Amino acid sequence: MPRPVDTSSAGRRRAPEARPQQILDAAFHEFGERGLASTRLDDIARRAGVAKGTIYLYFPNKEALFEEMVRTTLIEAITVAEQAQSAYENDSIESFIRELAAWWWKFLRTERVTTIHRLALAELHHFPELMQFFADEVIARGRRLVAGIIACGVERGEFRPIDPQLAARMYSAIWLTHSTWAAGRQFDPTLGSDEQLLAEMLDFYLGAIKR
Amino acid sequence: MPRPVDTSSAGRRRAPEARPQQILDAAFHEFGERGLASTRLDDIARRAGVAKGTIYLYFPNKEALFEEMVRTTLIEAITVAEQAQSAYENDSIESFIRELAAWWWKFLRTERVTTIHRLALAELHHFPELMQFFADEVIARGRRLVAGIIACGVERGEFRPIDPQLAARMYSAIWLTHSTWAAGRQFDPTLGSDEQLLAEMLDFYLGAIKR
Amino acid sequence: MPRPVDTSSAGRRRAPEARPQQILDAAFHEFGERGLASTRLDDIARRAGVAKGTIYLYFPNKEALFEEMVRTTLIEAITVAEQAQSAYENDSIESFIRELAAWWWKFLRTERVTTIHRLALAELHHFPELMQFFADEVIARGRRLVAGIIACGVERGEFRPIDPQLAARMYSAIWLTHSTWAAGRQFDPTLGSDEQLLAEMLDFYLGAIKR
Amino acid sequence: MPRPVDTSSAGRRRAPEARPQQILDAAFHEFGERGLASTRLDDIARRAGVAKGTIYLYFPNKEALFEEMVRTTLIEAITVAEQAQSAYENDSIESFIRELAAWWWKFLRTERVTTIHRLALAELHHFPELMQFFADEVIARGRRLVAGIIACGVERGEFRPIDPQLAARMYSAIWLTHSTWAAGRQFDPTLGSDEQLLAEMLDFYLGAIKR
DNA sequence: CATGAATGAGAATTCATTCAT
DNA sequence: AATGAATGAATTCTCATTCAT
Repeated sequence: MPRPVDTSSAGRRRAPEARPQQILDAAFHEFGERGLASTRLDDIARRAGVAKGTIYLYFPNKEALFEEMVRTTLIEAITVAEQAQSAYENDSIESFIRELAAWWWKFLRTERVTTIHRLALAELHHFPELMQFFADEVIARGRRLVAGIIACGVERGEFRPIDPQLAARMYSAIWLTHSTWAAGRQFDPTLGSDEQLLAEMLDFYLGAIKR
Repeated sequence: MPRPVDTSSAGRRRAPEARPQQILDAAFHEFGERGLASTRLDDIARRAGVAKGTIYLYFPNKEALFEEMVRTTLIEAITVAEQAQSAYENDSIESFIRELAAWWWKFLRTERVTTIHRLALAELHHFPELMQFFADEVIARGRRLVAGIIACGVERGEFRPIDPQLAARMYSAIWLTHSTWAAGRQFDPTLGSDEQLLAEMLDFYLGAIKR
Repeated sequence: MPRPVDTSSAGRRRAPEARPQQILDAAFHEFGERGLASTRLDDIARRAGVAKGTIYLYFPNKEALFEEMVRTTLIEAITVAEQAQSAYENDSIESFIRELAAWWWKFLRTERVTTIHRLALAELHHFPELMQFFADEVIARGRRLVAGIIACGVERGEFRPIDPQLAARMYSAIWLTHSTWAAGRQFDPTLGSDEQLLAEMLDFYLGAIKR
Repeated sequence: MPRPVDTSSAGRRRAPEARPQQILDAAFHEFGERGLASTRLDDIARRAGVAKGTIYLYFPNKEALFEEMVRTTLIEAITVAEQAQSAYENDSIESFIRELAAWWWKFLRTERVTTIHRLALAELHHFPELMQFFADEVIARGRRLVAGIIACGVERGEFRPIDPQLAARMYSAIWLTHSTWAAGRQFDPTLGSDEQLLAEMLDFYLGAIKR
């Protein structure tokens, strides 16, 4: 039986309702830095400023913590996608795509998304439902959004008669990969700035689908 | 003429010079299945048909084993790239790109490469020199090869005046991403067969660069 | 006239003076099911319908709770013994022993006593004063009672001149062991019903001491 | 990944085939002293003079260790019973019972058996198959042996026509309980020496079954 | 009185690494 | 060269106990 401990310092009960988020934030940081397997709960606890046991009050185990962390971030991604969709204005399709692409690119280059992207690539593999969730709610949804826009452009005669699904896939492929590369710029000095990359991608992509 | 050696069975003490490769093969299998952290040296030893201690005769530790495993696979990738380059024939550039793309796509869809790709995405992060090696010897080199071909096509007037480096990057982005997706087809049932995907990629890509 | 209080439901804040008993009852149930070490205070609290901290208002720690629980049950045992003693009537000694034995047997087969017996055997070891208390106030006292009766029977010439202390010990040995066995009847299908067992014990025991 | 450790001292590989028994002996001691739940594997390892991990080379977990320990002791008990049976000589039944009882009593008063007896009473509960094993191979078997002897005595007219099974049960009850009590003599100073107790039990028991 | 969130010492279990044989 | 028994640091998860509210 554990012996009583002096816990008089370190004020307890600071904003208890913030605890889960506090822990998730810490987890985000640590997982992002070391990956799932090498991150110790101790580290997360220390960074969150809580005791190790506290984590278990809110998450049944390490993996659940990871899952929740990913889930909330993915949900943020969906939210952004939806806002982008609803911001749709009646302009030329090309200019809309440019706008959307810029938005999306900025989002992808966010630290949080960079982290989650790497984690997802690395570990989502071991979490089939999360993977499915990601595939359905983020990838498919985003693709549907882009496909809708492309279809519209094709209809209007702005773009050549390309399969919108295919075009959407190419869009994802280009943007996602460049995001990864941009995150590891140190390893590839030939890469231009984020703005340049965006311009290049837009150029290439629009060139491929415009009439 | 040297006789081929049977390394398939866990034959003891036969062909001692094959030991390292035997171990690497086993490591490949196990790492590919469980990732770096969750793979136990015991498993690798068992699969390689050697004792755990034997691994340490050839590799100083688990990570070195992983590094070596990745390194040899990457070198295989380079070799393939070089063969592709040397297979260069005096045909139309488009047809050469089609040929190269098919070759490359087939290689990417190889189990070994699928595995290494996933591992690389997941863990290369922790091995900066490996990452650099990968960036320099595989990515850059492959890109140079493609860029050279594109430049040639531009020169000949087959392609529009696009930056060859950029075009090469797009090429990689599209092929690599599709390879990842194709490996997780279960999560995205809208994806066509490998052949269809290849055709679609070629269509899109050539459409973007052809005059 | 005081109104009875409903403590069956987990009613909050009602009948605060019943709190300790409420907790002890819960402890009884949980300790009986899982033993001392594997019972979590959380479980006891939940079953008692109080918060975990509340337990500490009444008991300084888990072991004290266990002690108190055992103590009260043992005291109940003493009380029963005393009632038996005071119920002493001027009949034949044999018939009195039969009556007492039946009473005692019924008490031993009680769930509460079965539980306490198992717990005592298992853990009393670690609580020397409890063990002493048990030895003095239950075993010795019960033995004295039986010895007195036997002595009386010997005096009257009903029984053969046996050492009353010894006879009392044999009495305890037989009844206690059979109680344990009866509690684990599943493991010994040759055992008869409780009534049969009682009859057999009485037969054997009286046969051993009667003239 | 754990760091390498200096293990140059503390000679490894001392009599490797003795390891399991060495560990079991240590487990015996520690479990006997503290019970299953409160015994730490660390303690067992320390007492066995091996590292904690070594235990896991031979036993999958703590409970398996306990089981094996109990099992081997119970098997020892069976062996003793069998030897007793085979030592059966053609003398008077009473003298044989006296001999057997003495033997059995000595065995029961053994430290190893005292320990196992307490443990069994305390924890066997949580190990149904062990309990069944105990019931079948020790209790039932011993009982059968005794019952056979009693039956023989009844046949010969040495004993009164008592049910041999019942008599065997009473025999067990008396001997086992007295063994427990003798082990806790400190709590009951009225108890005589082991020899006295044996004589008393024999007296009482034979008095109950003799003609 | 009562609560229950927070604590952190512990304990079981794992596994990379060593080294006597 | 090869073995595999042995090691023990490291890590996850548990739960008795405390204390601010």
